[in-house]
Order: sequence, then structure tokens, then C-alpha cells
Amino acid sequence: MPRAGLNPRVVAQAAAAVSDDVGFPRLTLALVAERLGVRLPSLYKHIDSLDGLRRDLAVLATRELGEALGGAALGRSGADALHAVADAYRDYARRHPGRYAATVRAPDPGDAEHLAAADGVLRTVLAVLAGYGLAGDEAVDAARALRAALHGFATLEVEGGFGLPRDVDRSYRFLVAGLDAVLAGRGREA
Amino acid sequence: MPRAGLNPRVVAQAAAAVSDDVGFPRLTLALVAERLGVRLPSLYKHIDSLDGLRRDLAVLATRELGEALGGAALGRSGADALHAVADAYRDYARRHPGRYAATVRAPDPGDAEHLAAADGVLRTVLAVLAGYGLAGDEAVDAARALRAALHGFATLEVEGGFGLPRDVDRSYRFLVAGLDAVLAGRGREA
DNA sequence: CTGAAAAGCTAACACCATTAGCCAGCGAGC
DNA sequence: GCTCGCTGGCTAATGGTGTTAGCTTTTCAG
Repeated sequence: MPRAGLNPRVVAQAAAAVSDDVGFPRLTLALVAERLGVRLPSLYKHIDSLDGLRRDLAVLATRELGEALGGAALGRSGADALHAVADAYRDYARRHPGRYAATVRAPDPGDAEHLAAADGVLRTVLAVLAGYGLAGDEAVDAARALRAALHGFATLEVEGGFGLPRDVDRSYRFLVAGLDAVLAGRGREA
Repeated sequence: MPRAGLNPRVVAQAAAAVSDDVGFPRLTLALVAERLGVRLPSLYKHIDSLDGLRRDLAVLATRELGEALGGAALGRSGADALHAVADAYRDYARRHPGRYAATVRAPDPGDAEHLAAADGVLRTVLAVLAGYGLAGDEAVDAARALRAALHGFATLEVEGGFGLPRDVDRSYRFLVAGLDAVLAGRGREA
């Protein structure tokens, strides 16, 4: 019997695929093993536990999200950058709902790899805010507000939380326009 | 052996307590039964399934949230109402994190009870927006943006997603001030 | 070619959700 | 006040899941 050639990275990617298919809360070792054509206990040669796999998935997804945001911000600034980054954020959540859900997991303080991934996202956001003239404590506040707005919208959209018939794209543009207005207002004062 | 005197409402309340204790994802029938001093299968006389219990909890929590928001809005208008409602929203999420997490579940279209609970929340939000002169489609956009911002902030705060040392209360005030500014700007135009 | 590390396997266990079927408490009505 | 029937709780059993232990076989270094 030839070997399957697994390693932690491949297993995490399979977990990402499963999570996107069935939803993050229904991610299960049985489904990951099935997708990899392997018996369930074999996974334990490459992961610590289900929770460990969830952490690995969070790192993978956070890294991907950071790359997507960074790519969107590249070569842009000001409102242009804000729109591109916000679009990239929403796109990632819609295209990879399971991965995105894994993203909300907070890194625990000693986890350098996870912290680095989260820092990648944060750096791009702070760069966008710098384009509005925001820095220091105020930039942290703005980054949190921005992330809260984007995360809340993405979650509610993906989770089907917008019941009313109003077009979601329009509401999204309303939100981003509002974010731009707030940041511009704050930036000018600084 | 005397009876325990359960009913669907009592079971849902126990589920709410468990969910606040251990977190919504770790809500389990075993823990609910233990809290009620009853064997696990006995719960099935009052619930349909674990998923059904999660729905019941969502209804309970959404109703409570609606009442909290409605109470906060009572007798206020404009920015005053916005601040009160936003504070009540954040408070509810912090005091009842498990219940709050249940809140994100979208009602399925045929579920009148759940829809009514969600409508209670929506009505209060729309009333606040009316105080800014917003109505119609624009009010729906604003309601979504407002909910996204509050939900995103609450989730990230409760989940421990704010890693930086900056005071979270200050960031929260920044967010609400921004919301007020956007709504005031939009309202004036109308 | 050989030996040892690593990868995948089977077997076993504990925990959970769910269903079937039993028995006891309790109220309606004679 | 007694009985009948309903209802609420129970035990037992099943299938699925995460986890560990221990075995076998592939694979690669020397």
C-alpha cells in the first residue's frame, strides 16, 4: 500500500476545503480524513487534536486574508485603498466562508506563527488608515472600528442574516461610504 | 420519585445558562440535562433535537435583546437614543456571551415566532434611525450598517479579538461617535 | 542491503445525540 | 376516592465522533 504523503500543511488545506464546503462549525476529522483518502486516526500523525487543526486552519486563513488585503492595497492610497481593501475583505469571506469563519479565532499570546499572520492583516489596515492621516491610538481605534464594520457585515451576509429584500450590494456601498466619511473627517482634524 | 417539572421554556433557559457558562459552540445536551438534574434522554420530551434547542435559545436571546434595546430607546431620540441602544447592545453581548452568540442564527422563513423576535430588534433600530430622519431603503441600509458595526465590535470584543493594549472602551466610543456622524450626515441630506 | 524512523492501519474507549420501550406520577371523571 | 389514561421521566441500545495504544509496512540514510 503506497503512502498518502500527508503533512501538516496538506491536512490544514483539506480542513479548509471541508470547512468551506460544510461550514466551519461542522468541520470534522472524519470529513477531513475522507477527503484525503485516509483513515481518521492517521491524521494524528500530523495534527495535535481537532482544536489544533482549527488553529492551523485559522493561521492558514488569516495568512490568506492578509495576502488578499495586502494585494488589494498595493499601489493605492486614501479612499481608493479603503474601497479596494474592503472589497477584498468581503470577497474573501464570500468565496471562502468556512476559512473566513476560522479567522475570528484570537491567537493565544505565545503563538508566534498565528500572531504573525494576524499582524499581516493589521499592517495593511494601518497602512490604509495612514493614508487618511491617522496614526497612534486613534489609528488603533479606527482599525478596530473598520474591522468591526467589515467583519460584522461579512458575517451577517454569509450567515444569511439580512432578511429584508433590499439589495445587499447597495447596503454594502452605503457602509463603505460611511467608513470613508468617518475616516476622512477624523483624518482632517489630525 | 417526584417529577422535575420541566417544559420547553425551562429547558431553553437552562440552555441559555449553559451557553453563557461554556460558550455557545460547547452547548451540549449532556450539560443541559446535568444542570436540570435530569437524565439526558428526558430532554427529548420537551425539545426536538439539539438543533431545535439551539433555535429555541436563539428565539429566547433575540427576544431578550429586543427588549433590552427597546427599553434603552424608550423616551429618547436622536444621538441620545443611538448611544443608549448601542450601549445596551454591547452590554447584552458582554453579560450574556453565549446567548448573544445564539442571536446570529437567521430565522428560517416559516418560523413566525423567531421572525417576530427578530422583528422586535429591527423595529427599535429603525425607530432610532427615524430620529435621524432616515426612512425607506436608506433606513434599511443604515440599519444593516449599524447592526454590522455593533455586531462586529461585540463579537470581536467577546471573542478576545482585540489584541493590542489600547483601551477597548475608548475604541468603542470612537465607533459610536463615527456611527452618529454618518447617520447625522445622511439624515440631513434627506 | 539493512535497520530505524515515520506513516498509516486496526482495535478499543469515552462521550454525545438520538430512538425505542418501560414505568410511575398525576389529573379527569365517574 | 378510585381508576384510567396521559404525560414525564427513566434505562437500554445504536451510530457517530475524538482520542490513544500498539502493530505493520513503507521509505530513506548509511
